[in-house]
Amino acid sequence: MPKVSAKDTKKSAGVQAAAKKRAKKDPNKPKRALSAYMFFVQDYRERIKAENPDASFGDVGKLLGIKWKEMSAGEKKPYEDKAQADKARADKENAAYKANGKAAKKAAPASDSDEDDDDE
DNA sequence: AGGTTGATTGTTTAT
DNA sequence: ATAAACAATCAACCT
Repeated sequence: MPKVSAKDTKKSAGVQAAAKKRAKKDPNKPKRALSAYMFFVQDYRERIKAENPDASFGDVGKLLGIKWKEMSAGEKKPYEDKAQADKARADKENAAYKANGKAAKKAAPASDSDEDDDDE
């Protein structure tokens, strides 16, 4: 388990909270895979709204997290499964990313490939 | 090689 | 369209 630096390399480690909307460094990342939470929300968002029709953005968000924590491993299982499924899908994108976007910046061999790309 | 850190994912509603 | 909280994750980068 990646424990927080015993010394103090940096402070807050692991808890970025709402640390998004950040500038990406890599040219074109295949957008990693979604987390089990993402799938959980996609299915629960409507339920949360159903039980909290007047819940605001922050309220619903918090409720989602609380519910998620209350979820049993069995309940999260299907969500984790989807997360893994997306992971597999992301893996494919990742392969393409490394194949044509990482270092190689040459035109991909478009002739006898089974893959089909129309743009570019 | 191991650990840390940042970037990313999707949703909500309101401005 | 974006803002932040919610939890996960993981790939890259540094020591």
